[in-house]
Amino acid sequence: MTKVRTRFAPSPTGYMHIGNLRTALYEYLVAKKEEDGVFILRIEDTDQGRLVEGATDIIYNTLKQCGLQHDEGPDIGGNYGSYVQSERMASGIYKEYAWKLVELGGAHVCFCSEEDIESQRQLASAKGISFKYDDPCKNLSKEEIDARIAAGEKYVIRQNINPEGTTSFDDEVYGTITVENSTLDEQILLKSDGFPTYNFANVIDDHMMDITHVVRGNEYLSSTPKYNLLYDAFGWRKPIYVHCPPVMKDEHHKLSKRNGDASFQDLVAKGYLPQAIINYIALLGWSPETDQEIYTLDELKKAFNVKRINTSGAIFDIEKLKWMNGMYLRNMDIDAYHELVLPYIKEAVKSDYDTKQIAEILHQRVSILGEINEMLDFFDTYPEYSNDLYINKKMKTNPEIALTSLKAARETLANTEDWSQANLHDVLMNLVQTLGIKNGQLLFPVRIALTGKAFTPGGAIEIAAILGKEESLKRLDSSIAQLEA
RNA sequence: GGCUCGUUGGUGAAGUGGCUUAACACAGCGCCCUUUCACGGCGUCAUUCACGGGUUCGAAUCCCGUACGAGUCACCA
Repeated sequence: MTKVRTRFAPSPTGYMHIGNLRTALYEYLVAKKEEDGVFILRIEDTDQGRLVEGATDIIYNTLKQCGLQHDEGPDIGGNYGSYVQSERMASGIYKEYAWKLVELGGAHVCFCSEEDIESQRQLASAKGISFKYDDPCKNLSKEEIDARIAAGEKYVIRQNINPEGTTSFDDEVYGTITVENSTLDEQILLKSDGFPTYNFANVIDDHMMDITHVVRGNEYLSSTPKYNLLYDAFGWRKPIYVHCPPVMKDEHHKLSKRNGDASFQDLVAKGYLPQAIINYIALLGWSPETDQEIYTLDELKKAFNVKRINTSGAIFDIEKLKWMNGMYLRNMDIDAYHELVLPYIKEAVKSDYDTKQIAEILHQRVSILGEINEMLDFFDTYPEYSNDLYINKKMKTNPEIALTSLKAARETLANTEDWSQANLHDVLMNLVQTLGIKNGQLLFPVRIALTGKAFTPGGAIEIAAILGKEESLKRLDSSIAQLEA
């Protein structure tokens, strides 16, 4: 049994989008499901016009953040280098293989002009008939070809496809797919500038790198027969294909960078955790055998199975990701959580409060780190608020009750020295007893008075403990004055 | 237009001929818990699997057709 080898082959053209990341994930999982599987990173940078500065680093960083560590790649090397397509091209391998294919009868030289073919194509499409180029150069003699090339004429190398019969292949996800050879285009393999086309370079690279499983989007489903014909012409072993359904933005559109749809880094910037994103997208288009939904990468390696990849597109649902992210956040131990949210707390709260205590009140309430700033705004800025906030039917409070409760609380708290949360709890609960009212009739107004907000992370006692005695009393006084006015 | 693929609830989906009067999860709704919001708990949410035929004692599951959707048909990747 040969080792499983998969490859992630992105073009460094900007941010990493979700569909791309999911493909990388599946490629990683297919390899890592096996003990000795190898996951390779290959950079496809032959389209110089589309290159974006720094994009390669984004790819490295994203894989690192997600834990999808590759075993071979431009940055770490390996026995199948180079792992950068432009460098491979410089060595002339594609041209070499293209000519080899001509010798083997799998391709031919073509001198036809691009404009000429294009106009024929336009004509056909105007008439509404399907177009397939029937290349007259196929009949050129070897002598003529040599002479024209020697004369400096531009040429391309085109694949030869026998229009008789059918070609089929077995896809791990979609099953057996068969197409009529007559519908297959004799695609260009080597361009007139000597560069390989993507399709050709892919086949050559995958073969040279011993890729055993090709995992990619299902947009390649219909061109796969052409790839296979190439492998056959060379006499090479074909890889196992795993075509994945698309990740959709809505019913009709794929998630794409063009539409400004969220990229991995956008999500991270908003406060989603890489592990949660990975966990969520694993479930977009694949389902495990059990009901388990929360998976570590290691658990995913064990549970993953290409046979359970779906065939229809899956809509990316940010709501479910949000829930899952919240699960990850809530399941963290408090120290790790504190460390994680510290930058967000520091950003939201400049005053000198205990960040550990703030982290504690946030812990079970935050789904996305980006929400933190707004949740904590009342610490630095005591907002203007309406006395209507004191009206709460369920708590049985209103401004009148609030005024009484606040005055009593203010007096009691003024005499309280031990400002620990535990003691504040005891003191205020005793006060509830003494006053003979419901918990909410005291604590609800106090919380509003301390924060000026209808919704806050944490209740009256927790917030009072964080604010400290001086600030708490100040806010109570201000609220009492507002109620008496 | 040709070819390829797809179609289970608002979303992700389980389901591969009887255990399904369709699991689980998110969202929604309702209730409970509760010092707000959240968290947590409970309940509810497809009599029906795009539609129409057929096979079968029996179909979401097999076959055929129709509709709709997506992908692909570049000297782009």
